[in-house]
Amino acid sequence: MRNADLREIRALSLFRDMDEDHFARLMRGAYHHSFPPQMTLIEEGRPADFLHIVTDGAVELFAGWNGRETTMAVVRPVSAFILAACINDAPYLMSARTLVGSRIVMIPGTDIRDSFANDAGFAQAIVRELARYYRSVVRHTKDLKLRSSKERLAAYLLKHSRNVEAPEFDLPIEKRLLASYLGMTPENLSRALKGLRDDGVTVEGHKVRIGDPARLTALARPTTLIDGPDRSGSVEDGPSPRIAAS
Amino acid sequence: MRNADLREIRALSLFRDMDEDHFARLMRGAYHHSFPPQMTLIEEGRPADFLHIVTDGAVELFAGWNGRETTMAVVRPVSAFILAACINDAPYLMSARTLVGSRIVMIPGTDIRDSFANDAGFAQAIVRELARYYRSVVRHTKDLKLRSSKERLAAYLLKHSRNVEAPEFDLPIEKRLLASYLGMTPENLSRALKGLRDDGVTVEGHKVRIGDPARLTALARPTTLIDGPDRSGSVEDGPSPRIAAS
DNA sequence: GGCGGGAGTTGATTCAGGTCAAATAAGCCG
DNA sequence: CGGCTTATTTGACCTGAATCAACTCCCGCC
Repeated sequence: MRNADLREIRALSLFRDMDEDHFARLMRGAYHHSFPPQMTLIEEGRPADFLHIVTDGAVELFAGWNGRETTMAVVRPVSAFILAACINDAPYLMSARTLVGSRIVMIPGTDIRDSFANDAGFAQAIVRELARYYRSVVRHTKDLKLRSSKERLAAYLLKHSRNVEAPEFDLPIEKRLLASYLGMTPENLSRALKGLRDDGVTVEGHKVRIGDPARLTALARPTTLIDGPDRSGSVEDGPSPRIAAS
Repeated sequence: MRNADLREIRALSLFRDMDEDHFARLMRGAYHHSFPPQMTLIEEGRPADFLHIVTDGAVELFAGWNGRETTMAVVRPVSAFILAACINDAPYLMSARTLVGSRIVMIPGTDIRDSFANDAGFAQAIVRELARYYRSVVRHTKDLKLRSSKERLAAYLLKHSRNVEAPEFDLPIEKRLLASYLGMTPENLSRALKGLRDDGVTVEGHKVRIGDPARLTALARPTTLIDGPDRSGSVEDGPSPRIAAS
C-alpha cells in the first residue's frame, strides 16, 4: 500500500488513536484494490468478511427487496463503510457498488475484531464512529417519515449548499440516485425540482442555484436534528473529509 | 436501588462484562425513578445528560418536525435507550415518553463516558450495542423505503407472531402507535387491517389471528435483512428480554 | 459528424394513502 | 352504573406520488 494512502487512513478518526503496532499489523493484512465503475463490492446478506474503506472514487450503499431497490447512502473518500456488520460478524444489511472507478482498502473482519478487543483506543474510536452512523440513519429516517418529498428535496439542496458554502453548485450525484436516496422516483424528483422554481430555485442540468435561501428555508425548515451537522452516511456533501483530515 | 434491579441491570449485555468496581461506581451515581404514564422523559434537541434504562413499563421514542410527529421505537424492559447521544455528548435526536407507568434508571452521561474510557469490557459492550441499534434503524429504513404500508403491516404481524410463537396474539401497543411506527395514519392502518382479511388475518379489537401464515408470508416476504432477528429498537416484540436475561 | 444508449423530462393516468368529518366503541373514573 | 374522554372505525373526498409511455437531451464512441 502506498505511504500516502496509509497516512490518509491513519488520519481517519477511526484509526487516529490506535496503537502504532496494531495499526501496522492491521494494514499488513489489508488489501488495496482498484475497481471499475458499477462494480458490486458487497452483496447484502453475505457474511461481513471485510471492513471497506474508500480512498478514491465513490461508493453507493443500497438495499433491495422483492425486485425493488433503494439507495441508502453514498460514501466518499476517505471513509469506512459497513463497520457495524463487521463488528457484529453479521450479514451485511446493504449492498455496495462503485459509482465511478474507485480504490478500496479491505481489512479482514477478523483482524478488525481482534484489534478492537485488544486496543482500547481503537474500541473507543469505533464507538464514536458507530454512534455517528447511528445518528445519521436516525436522521434519514426522520427525514423520510416527517417530511414530504418536496420538503426533503428542499432540505437536501439547502444542506448541500451549506456544505459547499455557495448558493450555486453542481449536484454531486446523478438525479436518479438522488431520487432513490430521497425515497422518490426520478420522475417525481424532476417534477419536484420544477416545483421549487416558485421558491427561487433554478435548475439547469446538474447546475442548481438557490436564488432565495430565505424562501427555501421557510419551506424546508432545516434543523440539525434532521439535517446535520454530522455528515457520515448521508448522500454526498461538500468538501471531502480528506481536506479536513490532512 | 433495589438489589433485584441491580442484578437485572448487571445482566444486560451492556453491563455484563463490566468490571465489578466500575459497575458499582456507575450505579452509585445513578437514580432510579418511577414515572406516571405519558410523562415526557426526554425532549429532542436537549443535551444528552443521562443514559436511560427502562426497568419496568414501556417507553416510546418519537420525533417531531414542523408540527408532525412520528414514533421511532418502543422500548421495553430491561433495555437502555439513547446510548448514542450519550456517548457522543450530543443532543438527543429523539424524544421519549412513558406509555404506562414506568421505572427508569438514569445514569449521568459523564459517568458513562468515564467508564467507557476506562473499562475496555464496557467499551466493547457499547460497541456491540451500538452496532445492533444501527442495524435495527437501517432495517426500519429499508422497511419504509422498500415496502408498501400493507406489506409493512403484514411483515410486522408475522414478526410479532414469530416472536410470541403463536398465530394468535394481542397487539402489544395501541393501534395509533403502531400506525405511527409503520409510517401511516391510524385510518390507513385500520383499512389495511381490513384489507388483510383477504389474506386470512382476523382482527377483533387488539386480538389478531393469522389464519393462513403461508399466504401472509407470500405477501410480506419477510427476510432477516429487514425483519430481524435482532429486536432492539423495533416496536415491541414478544418475550421480554427480562426472561432471557434472568 | 452521425449513431446508440442511457439519463432526464413531460404528459396522461392511476392509485395509495392522507385528510376531514362523523359515528362507534372502549376505557376509565367517580 | 352512568358519564366522560380517548381510541378506532367508517365514509367521502382529495392529493401526492407512482406508473406507463413517449420524447428529448446529452455524452461517449465509432
